[in-house]
Amino acid sequence: MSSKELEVLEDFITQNNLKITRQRRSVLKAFLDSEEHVSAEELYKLVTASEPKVGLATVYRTLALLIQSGLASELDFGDGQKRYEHKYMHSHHDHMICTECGKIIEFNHPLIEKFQEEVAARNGFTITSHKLDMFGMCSDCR
Amino acid sequence: MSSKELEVLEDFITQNNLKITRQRRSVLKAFLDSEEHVSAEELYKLVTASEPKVGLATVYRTLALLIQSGLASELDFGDGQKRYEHKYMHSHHDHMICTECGKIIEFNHPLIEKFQEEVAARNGFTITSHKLDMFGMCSDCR
DNA sequence: GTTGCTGCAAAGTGTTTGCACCCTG
DNA sequence: CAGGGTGCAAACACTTTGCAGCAAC
Repeated sequence: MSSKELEVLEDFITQNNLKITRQRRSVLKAFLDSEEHVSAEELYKLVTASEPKVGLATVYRTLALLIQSGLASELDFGDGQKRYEHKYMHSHHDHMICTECGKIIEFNHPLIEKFQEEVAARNGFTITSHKLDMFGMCSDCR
Repeated sequence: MSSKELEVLEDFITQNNLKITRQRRSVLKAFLDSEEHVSAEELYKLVTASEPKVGLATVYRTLALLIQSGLASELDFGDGQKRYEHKYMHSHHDHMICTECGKIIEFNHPLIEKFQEEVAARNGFTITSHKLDMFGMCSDCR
């Protein structure tokens, strides 16, 4: 493993006087190998599959690091647990969540973004981030 | 108090063999008097201001009833607690959340909705609900 | 050898549930 | 007076934190 992402993480770590450890590499690796939109628990299972002694707390702590270093971002679909998605080299998009099978389709519609800016401007509001989630049924479940 | 909402709640209650109690009326009243987007804790404080003995559990249980009866809907801005908004006679809208002062501006843009449908259709996805939250700074905080 | 990192368990947060008593219909 | 409703406290699910030992630099 010698990905671009590992470099980003190592840069962030060294720039902040932190340390590169086996656990951090493991969590990053599992995160990169994972589906988009993993939960902490899922990631924990993935990590412990190859590194049984890693604790759940370390997964959470490393996820925080990934978020700070810009490699991951936090999602909340309102189901009681946070999810994490790849952010590096992965541009902004929104989500369609199938409430039947859990499948998540990502999409981006430039005009929707444009009209968002427009509404915001009309209200004197400056957008720093947004999220659009659509819930429903995917083609397989209909 | 003899609002339309009370009627809706009483209809729902009687149609389901449930009972109208002083606590339920209190929670509904506090909910109707509250700001949009109350959290359970906030609502609990409002209720106990006039009815000190009401428990937090009752607030949660009554909120569930309000949701089932169509008077309230649940929101999640990803800050770790759920919020509840008035739904009766209050049509669909999205939110701009000021991350500085917490102010919430509601808006609705028909074209955004239209393009959402369009993207969904293009992916064979049937939308049952959606939410669009924009985070940033309101005019007062800029 | 410092200083930060880890695993573990304990503490926290927001929400839900079990239970004995209470009250509505 | 029967059955649901309530307050209280305990249980929950997810996440964070304190601490003593451990490992990276």
